[in-house]
Amino acid sequence: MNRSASIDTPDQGLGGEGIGKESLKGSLGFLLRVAQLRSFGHFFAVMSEENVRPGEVTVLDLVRENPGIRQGVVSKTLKIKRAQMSKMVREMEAEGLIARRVPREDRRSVELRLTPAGEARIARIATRFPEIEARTGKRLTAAEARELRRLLIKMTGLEDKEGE
Amino acid sequence: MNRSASIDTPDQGLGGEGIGKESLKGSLGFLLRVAQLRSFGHFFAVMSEENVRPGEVTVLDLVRENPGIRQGVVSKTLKIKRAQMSKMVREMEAEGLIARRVPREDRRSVELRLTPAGEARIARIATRFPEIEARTGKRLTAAEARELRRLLIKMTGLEDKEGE
DNA sequence: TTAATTTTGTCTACTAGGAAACAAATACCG
DNA sequence: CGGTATTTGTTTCCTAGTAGACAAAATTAA
Repeated sequence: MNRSASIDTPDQGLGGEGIGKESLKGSLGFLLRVAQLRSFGHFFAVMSEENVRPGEVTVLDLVRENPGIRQGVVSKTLKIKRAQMSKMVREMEAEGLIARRVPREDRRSVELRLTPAGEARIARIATRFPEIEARTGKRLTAAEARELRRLLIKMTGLEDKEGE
Repeated sequence: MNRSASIDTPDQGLGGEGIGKESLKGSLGFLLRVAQLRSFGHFFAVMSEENVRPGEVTVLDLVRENPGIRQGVVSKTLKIKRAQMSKMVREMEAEGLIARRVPREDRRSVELRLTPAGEARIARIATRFPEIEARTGKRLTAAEARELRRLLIKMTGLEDKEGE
């Protein structure tokens, strides 16, 4: 096990699980992290059942809603860096879920569209979105969930500008 | 550049940045993700200035507040998996920031304490926490920030049980 | 006590994601 | 027009984090 720590006499090291005061622990940033992890946990669990990767699903969903969307716009919208998006799109193309097309009017860019297989997959998975949403907000009343959504939108400034 | 996509005629692919309707994009999960990314961005920016890694800082902060805390408790509290915590602690010990000690009464576990160097580092960095917190909540009124905190705590169930 | 189970931490892959350097195409500016 | 700057996507390398198997110690059951 390769434990190099010293073995020593006790020392009132809190035996139980109790935690003392807080500082970062009570910060908004930490709470957001915990909330996001919990929410993602639900999402991930369902996507595992469906044998798909979470990231793929968000891309499929956005491309479905916006056929021909440029790859960079997907990237900005979903807050995924271009490098990562590039990899994902390559894999999804290889899986036959997505089609890339370089438009004549701007040959740097790439337009994305779903293949029929992609359409089928996202359609199947999308039926489970409400379930995930419900699980995420299950401890809140409807009014509270609405207020939480409003505060998050305000906090992030998402109302004003779409892309960063 | 190795572009294998077909080059073809236009096709009303939305040239602008505009996005259509929403589905996952308006979900609570996505909003939480965006909010968390923004918050983490502030945290990360400051930690970069201070030349420390964000993960380390959260551990230092928690150990400072709870000297002798067991590694697994840190892990549960910060929602970091044990494997990752194991690596972080090893590195932080190598950096001389943290001391590990195996208590006699449970020789599986490891108690963590800060070294003087660790104390010094977290003390310096902690002075910047309020700044980060302020930046995270800068678009909200004080009342809204308080309400957001309340809703996140309720949503995650953090009030009841510390662990899990 | 002995045997099975659980807890605790570690190790070895593997995945997701980010940063920086790059190339190609386009936009801007003189 | 010609040259510079910007945008867009890709590639390579690196870090953070996860999953799963494992070992050792402690706990529970028989």
